[in-house]
Amino acid sequence: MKNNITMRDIADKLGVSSVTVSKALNDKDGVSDELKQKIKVLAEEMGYRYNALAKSMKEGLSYNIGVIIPERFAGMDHQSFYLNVYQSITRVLESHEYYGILHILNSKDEKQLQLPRIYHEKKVDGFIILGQISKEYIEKIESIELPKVFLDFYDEHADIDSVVTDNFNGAYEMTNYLIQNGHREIGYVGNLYSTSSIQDRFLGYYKSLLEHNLKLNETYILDDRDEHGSYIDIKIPDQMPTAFVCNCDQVAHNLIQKLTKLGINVPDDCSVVSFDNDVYATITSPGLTTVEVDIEEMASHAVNFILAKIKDETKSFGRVLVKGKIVYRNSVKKIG
Amino acid sequence: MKNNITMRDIADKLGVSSVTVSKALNDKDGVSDELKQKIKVLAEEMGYRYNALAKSMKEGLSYNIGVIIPERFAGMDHQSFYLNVYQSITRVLESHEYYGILHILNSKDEKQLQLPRIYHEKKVDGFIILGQISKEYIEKIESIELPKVFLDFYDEHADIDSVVTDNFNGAYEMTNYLIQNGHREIGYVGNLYSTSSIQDRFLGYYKSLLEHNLKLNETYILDDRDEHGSYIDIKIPDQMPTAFVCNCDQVAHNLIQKLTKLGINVPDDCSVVSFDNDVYATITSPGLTTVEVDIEEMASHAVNFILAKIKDETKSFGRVLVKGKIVYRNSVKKIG
DNA sequence: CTGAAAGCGCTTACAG
DNA sequence: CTGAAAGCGCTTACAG
Repeated sequence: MKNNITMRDIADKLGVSSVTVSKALNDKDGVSDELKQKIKVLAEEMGYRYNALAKSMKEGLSYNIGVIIPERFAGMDHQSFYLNVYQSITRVLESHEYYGILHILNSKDEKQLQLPRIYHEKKVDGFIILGQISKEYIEKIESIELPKVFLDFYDEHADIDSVVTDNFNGAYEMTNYLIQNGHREIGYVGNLYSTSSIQDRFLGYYKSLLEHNLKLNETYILDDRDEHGSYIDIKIPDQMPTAFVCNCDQVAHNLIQKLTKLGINVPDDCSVVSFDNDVYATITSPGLTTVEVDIEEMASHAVNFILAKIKDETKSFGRVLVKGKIVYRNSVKKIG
Repeated sequence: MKNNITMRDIADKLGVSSVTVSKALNDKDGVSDELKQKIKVLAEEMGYRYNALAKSMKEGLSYNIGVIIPERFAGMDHQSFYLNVYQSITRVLESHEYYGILHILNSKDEKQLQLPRIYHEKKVDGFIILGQISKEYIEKIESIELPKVFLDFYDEHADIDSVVTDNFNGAYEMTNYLIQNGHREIGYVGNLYSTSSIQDRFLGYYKSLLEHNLKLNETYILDDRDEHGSYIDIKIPDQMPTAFVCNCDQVAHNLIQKLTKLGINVPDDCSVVSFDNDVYATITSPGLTTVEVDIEEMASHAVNFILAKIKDETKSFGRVLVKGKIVYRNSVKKIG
């Protein structure tokens, strides 16, 4: 490091103390405006760069937040939805003079309950966990003393702060919309034993059926993935409903491809709605009517929570739901 | 910070000095094996966590690398190809006890030549710039004294280290492949004035034509995007070639959708090959024969270069090409 | 308004 | 093999 100008260098040139330089550069009281101005100008001239590390040392804060994404959510398979969320997170963090350090949690570490090195090296002041992790890993994470926030999933334990989309309500409104369009035989696509968001979306769908006095027909509930989360070939029932609620856009895409192959046209023969409004929503033909997850809002909540918890560790927010927004396209047909 | 155990705390409990603890924990010479063992056990017991910040301060290194992605490459539009690269980068960095800090460079900052705050705060020891930035911003980046590596693009200035896919060779081999399959009328899709990778791929395609004594037909060169990089409606020529080389999978996808609408079947009426092997390669029907960019290899090079330059600032690598690999699917038909 | 002193938690010579 | 001293670059009381 050659170009290493410190506050002391500036102080020496001006014949003042480094304390005064510190105050001036941080716009704190205790320096005359005149001197402050002089110092700022000289700092600029000398190409001074603030050393955030020193402040960190003093305060015991790294000003970094670790963002943990399980590797199965970070790959191509999931359309990097989570990477887009990560991007929003870093943007919000930056506006608070914080930075994100991404940690992809690989399956081996998850199984062996290995915490990321950024934890062991005190490189971060807290963790945002983005995407469902195993029960055991949740417990491991809980055991550490740093603030943490779960994003896009939650655990039955009430004492962990989490930010999730309002899956229940979104699916409920989606199903209502189908019913408004005359549909009475409505199926659901998603493995109910896979993730909590699939479950919640299912329950929202179910509530809408109940409210409208419609029977839940079990042959209309289709599996979309196996227990490891890998997508499987969707089995189309002999007896078809007039519409499907899919748990996500990618699955809707898979479903529509499958239906098309069987000569079933969407939306003419069968309507389809889904969740996420990711690339699959527009890539699919017809475009999908879907619930858009409010990524910005979720990221913003998660960041605000974690920063509040760093400042005051007694703060607690519980489970916070972020409402989605229906985006209308052409995958639903009015019938009846 | 309550649970703040330091080396000194361990030292005090054992009646030794913190120097000895430091040596023991870092497996350095100068401590008896016996004592070293004792120290390690106690550290574990006390829940000691190493403070990387202190080391950073001492050495003047943050052990972070800034990864700059222009925002236009980070959004949905580009299918987060770069976010996947970022993921590989962080993985390689972690294996070197380094961490990545992602900075999405927004268009305003790029225009105003605003350097990221992580630079001004000495939060990073170097930069990997991922994705083409403006000439002016390149100059700005060049002016800073930290090591930097350009990834997936390069500049005419020879003195900047960069890692890029071998676009020229990939397109050349792809076109050869089409010719082997009997094609003689081959088009190219991509705005030649947009990015250097589109240009290089075009030139590889052109070289293959030249080598096989095939004429370059200008009406077969189709624009895919405007000067801002936004995709445009592709204009299909009246006189069609029998095959197209597309500059990327997404554009191939757009092209195929367009052709399909016009009743032109791929690959029966027209073959298509492309670049990237991203989601669009498998989402498109038929699956695309395409060149896969070796993300791992590129990330690994970029990281190794930047770390080498941090250790020894005189190190220089120039422009390094990483070969891609053809993935064969069903978008090419043998003819003639 | 200005500054001397102490400290954040390590590591690097150097001395014993 | 072990440790006292100094220093990395700031900031926070506190004194003048």
